[in-house]
Amino acid sequence: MSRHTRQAQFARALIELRSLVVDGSIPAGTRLTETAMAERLQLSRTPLRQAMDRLVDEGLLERIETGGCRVARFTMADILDAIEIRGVLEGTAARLAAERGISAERSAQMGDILAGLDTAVDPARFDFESYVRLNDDFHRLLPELSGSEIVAREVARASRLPAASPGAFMQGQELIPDFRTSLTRAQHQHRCIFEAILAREGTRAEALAREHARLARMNLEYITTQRPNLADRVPGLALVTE
Amino acid sequence: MSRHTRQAQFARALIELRSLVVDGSIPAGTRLTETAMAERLQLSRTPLRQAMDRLVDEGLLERIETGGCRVARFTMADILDAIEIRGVLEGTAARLAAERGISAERSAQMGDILAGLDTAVDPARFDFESYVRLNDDFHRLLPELSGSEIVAREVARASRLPAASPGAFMQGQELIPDFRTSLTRAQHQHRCIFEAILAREGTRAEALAREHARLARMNLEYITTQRPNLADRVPGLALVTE
DNA sequence: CGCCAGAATTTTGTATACAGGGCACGGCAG
DNA sequence: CTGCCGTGCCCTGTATACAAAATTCTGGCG
Repeated sequence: MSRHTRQAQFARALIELRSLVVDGSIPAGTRLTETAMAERLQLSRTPLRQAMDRLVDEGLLERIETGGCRVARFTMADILDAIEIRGVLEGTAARLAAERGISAERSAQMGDILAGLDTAVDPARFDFESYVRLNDDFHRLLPELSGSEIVAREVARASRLPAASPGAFMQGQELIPDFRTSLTRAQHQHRCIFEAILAREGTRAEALAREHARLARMNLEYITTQRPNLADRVPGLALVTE
Repeated sequence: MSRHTRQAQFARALIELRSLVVDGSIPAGTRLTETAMAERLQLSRTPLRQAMDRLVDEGLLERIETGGCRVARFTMADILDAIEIRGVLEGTAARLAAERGISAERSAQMGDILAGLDTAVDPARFDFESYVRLNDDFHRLLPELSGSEIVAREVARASRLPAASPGAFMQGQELIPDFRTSLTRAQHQHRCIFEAILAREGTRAEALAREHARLARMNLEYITTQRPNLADRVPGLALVTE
């Protein structure tokens, strides 16, 4: 395997190890030995160690005092808290965007995304794929509207917490019928958040963005109570023990 | 240098390199070469690289596309945003603590800290050293009151952003006279936050904690406008350009 | 005199070697 | 039979070796 891109082995280690952890291939609590994992992923310990450090930072692994690390365990409360934090930070980004104002260019970008989402949730030409992609775009652009690198980075970081990302519950076609009305509601919230930002209503923008994140909480509760067999479709949910 | 503690070289690399960066010994924008720095700190590239990765994550260094990294540059706006984020997250911790309630044990702990702070700011027996230490304790305990590992971790992370930590402006004895009234005000806010938590007033607790973080902003503005020659006493402020 | 090409050198990314410490297993004593 | 200790294996942390990429320097050409 040659080095076509910068840090190819490290990138591969990070992606593959993260996959193994979030999809439950390696059960929560398992101790990871560097040598065995390096063997399994066909690379040396150096980039693997780097990847493990990173995953510890992301919260997917936890370090053992004596050395090495193990797959982290989460409670449902942890997931809810992670969603709460993402909501709080997205809310802050929305509030700052409203308070400081946004550029015409970004406003136009956001307008396009929202128009696309309107189409995607239109019952006549409902398009789940598009929705997922555009929803992602929305949540990637929103932090940038704050105009702050620092804020954007922290929102992105919070979105990496297990099962806290805006698209975490958008896997699996099986759930489309269940979520269809939820998506319409979500899109309405998208529009309201953007309007509040344009109207310079900081407090309202913040509250709306927080409430929007609660949709993820509702989806989580819906899945675990109504469709428990689909729970392992949500990345990170495999790590939940109680 | 023997390995008495776990990861001794890495810990040393992290501490020493971070010091060099935050106190301005290595100017913002400087490219760091691993070999030179390893030589300078008298250790091998492996633990040094680990430390650099960590500092990139903390935001003190930034990676160069081509490889390696350089000391990050900050604007004053970045520092203010970092303080804002810390305030928002501390506010969330306070709100959750109020909403969920706290244990008698932690309540007692917090009571002790606040009593100590009352003594420290008492004009009769004013004690700056004690204040700094107890203020630190307050800000370490507050996130834990939320009862959430995840929230506590994210608050701690936000406090590591350059010049955003609660004690960032508590260096340097020279400023004691200037800050004396400010400390009294801060302690009053500490008390109010705790009372709001005990009274289960989540919104008020959140707002107060946010406002409390604004004190750091005021201190920053005071130092830069009134005492610019003391600016380099504040860790991280050396990285601010323009 | 400036600019570009190519070689030398530096620097990173990855692999591997090595040493110290922890943990497990087995033997020995009570 | 059970508990404690010793020994050996394995695992981590650190150092170092090596190759590919990048940067710098130099010499030649326009």
